Amino acid sequence: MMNNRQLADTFTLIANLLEIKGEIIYKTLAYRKASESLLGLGREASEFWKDGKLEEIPGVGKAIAEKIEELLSTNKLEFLEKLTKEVPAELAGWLQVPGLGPKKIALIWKTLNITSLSELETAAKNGQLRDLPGMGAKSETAILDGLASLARRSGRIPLGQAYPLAQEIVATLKGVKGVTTAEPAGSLRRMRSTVGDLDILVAAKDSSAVMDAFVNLKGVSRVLGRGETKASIEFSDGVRAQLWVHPPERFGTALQYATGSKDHNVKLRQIALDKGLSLSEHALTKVKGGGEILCATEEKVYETLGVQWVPPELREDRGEVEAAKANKLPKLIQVKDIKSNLHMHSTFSDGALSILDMANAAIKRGLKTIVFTDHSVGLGVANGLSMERHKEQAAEIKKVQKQVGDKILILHGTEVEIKADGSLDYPDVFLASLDLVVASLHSSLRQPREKITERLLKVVKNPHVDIIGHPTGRELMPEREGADLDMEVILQAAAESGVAVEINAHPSRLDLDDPFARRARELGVLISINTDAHSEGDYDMLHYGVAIARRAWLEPKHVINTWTQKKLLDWLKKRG
DNA sequence: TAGTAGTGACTAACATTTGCCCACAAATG
Repeated sequence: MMNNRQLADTFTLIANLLEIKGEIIYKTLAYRKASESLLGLGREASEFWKDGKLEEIPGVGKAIAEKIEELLSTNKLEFLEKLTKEVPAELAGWLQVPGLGPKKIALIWKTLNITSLSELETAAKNGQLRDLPGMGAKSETAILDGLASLARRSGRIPLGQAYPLAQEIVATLKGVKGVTTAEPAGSLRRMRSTVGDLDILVAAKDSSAVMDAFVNLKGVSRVLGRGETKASIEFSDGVRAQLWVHPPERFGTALQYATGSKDHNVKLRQIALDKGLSLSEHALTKVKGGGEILCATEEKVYETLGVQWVPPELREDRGEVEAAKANKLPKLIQVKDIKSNLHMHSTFSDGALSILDMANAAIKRGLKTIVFTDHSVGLGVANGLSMERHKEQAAEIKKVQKQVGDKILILHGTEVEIKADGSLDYPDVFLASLDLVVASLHSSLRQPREKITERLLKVVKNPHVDIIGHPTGRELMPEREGADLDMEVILQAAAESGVAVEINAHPSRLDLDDPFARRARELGVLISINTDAHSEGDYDMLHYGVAIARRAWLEPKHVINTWTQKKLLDWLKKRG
C-alpha cells in the first residue's frame, strides 16, 4: 500500500505535468498543496481512508480524495495514465534543470518533439534551441550548464552538513567591512532536517564588498547570478548558496522574507493586505498613499501586523499564522530546559570515551542526570555488552559516581536491540534490574510494514522498556530510509503504555522527525530528546534535536528530559 | 482543485530580482 511519501510524489508529478500542459494555475496549486499536506501530516493517509475521512486532510477535497483512494486500493491512477499520454511524464524531470521552467519546456517539447533529457542535451549542442521564440544562444548555453549542474547535484543537504557550513560563511561575511549583521535564513533557519540550499542574509549599507567576498568564497565553482541585492553561487560539490544584502534599517523585513517558508510568507502578506499594507522584503508599504514603514527587526514586522512573533521553526504554514493571530503560540522548548541525557555510549560498547570522561563532559555542559545506555550483546559490530560485562560497567559507574560526587547523577541503562522477531536482546528480569532501558531497531529494517509494526508494538507494550530510541531507524548521513512503520499505531500504543518516544538529536538521524513528533504531541505521547552521544562533541548536537522538537510545537512539559531528577526517578521507579 | 457560500458560482496567488531578449520566464522565500 502506498505511503504518504509515494502519494505526495504522485501529486507533485501531476502538478508538474499540469503546469507544463498549461492548466489553470489553481489546479496545479491544489495538487502541490495536497502533496505538502501529506508530507507534514504525521499520519498515513491510509488511516484516514479506513475511517472514510480523507477529506479531513487539509488541502484534500473530493477529487483528490478519490485519487488517493484509487491509489491506495489499486496502486494505479487512471487520471495520471491519461495525463501522461498528453504530457509525457519524462518532461516533469526537466523541471529539475536550473533555468528551465514549464513554459520553456512546453515550447521545446512541442516544437522539437523531444521528451528525454539526453535528446534535450543533443538539441542544445546542435544549436536547435537558439532559434525558438524568446530564446537565444545564451539560453542554450544556460540549459547546457543547467544539465551539467543537475548531474553534480545530490538532492537535499542534511541539516548537520548545511548548518556548520552556513555558520562558516556567516562568520566570513561578518568580517567584511561595512557589514552590520549576517544571519542564515531559509529552511536552515527554520531548522528543517534537510535543506535545499543555503540562504544567507546580510545587513550592509553598501552591497558590493560583501557580494565580492561571497562570490569569492573558498570552493565556489560558479556564480549563477549577481545583481544589486542578491547573488547566487554554486560550490564544486553542487551545493548552492544565496546571499541577500539589505540596509540595516530594512533588515527585519528582509530576514522575515528570506526565512520563509513561502507559504508562511504568503499568509502573512495576506494579513498585511487586510490591513492595507503590502509586505515585501524591503518594507511594509501603505497600499493607499505608498508611505513606507521600515522594520530593522523581525519583531517589528509581526508587531506591526498585530500578530505574535513566530519562531522560525514554526513557519511552515501548519497553523502557526492562525495561532499567532490568536496569541496562542506554544512556549517552545529551549536547549536550556534540557536537564538530562538518557541515551549515550561509552567505551564499554562503541563510544569513544570512558564513563568518567563522558560524565565530566556532561558536567561541563550543565547536565544533571546521564544514563549510560551502551549497546546490547546482539549488536556485535558495536561491541554490545554481555550481561557479565554489565556487572563490570555497574561497578565502574559506581566508582565514577563517587569520584564526581553530587555534581551529576549517573545511571546505568542499556540500548537494547530489538531482534527480528520483536523479542529483546536481554531477558525481562535483567532489563528490570537496570535503571533505564532504551529499545532500538538497528537491523532487519526492511521487513514488511505489518511485520515491523507488530515487532515494535510488542516492545512498546513491554513495561521494562522506557524509551523507544530513534524509532524509524532512518539515517541522513549517509542517507538510509527508515523502516516502513505504521507510526500511528505505534504512537497510539505509546500513549497508552506510557513509554517515551525519542527525538534522536544526532544530525545523522533526527528521528523522529517533526511531523511524527507533532502527532505524538497530539496523542499525548511522552517525548525524550537525546544526543545518542558517542563522543564529547556529540553532546553539542543537542540543539538539532531541540530544533526538531520546536518544529513539532513541543513545550518543556512534553519532554521528559526537562524533568527534575526526582520526577525522572519516580517515573523510572513506577515503570519498573 | 479546494473551500466557502449557499446548492451552481466564485475566489484563491504575495512580491520581488535577475537574466535574456527586447516583454517575459524563471527563481527566490
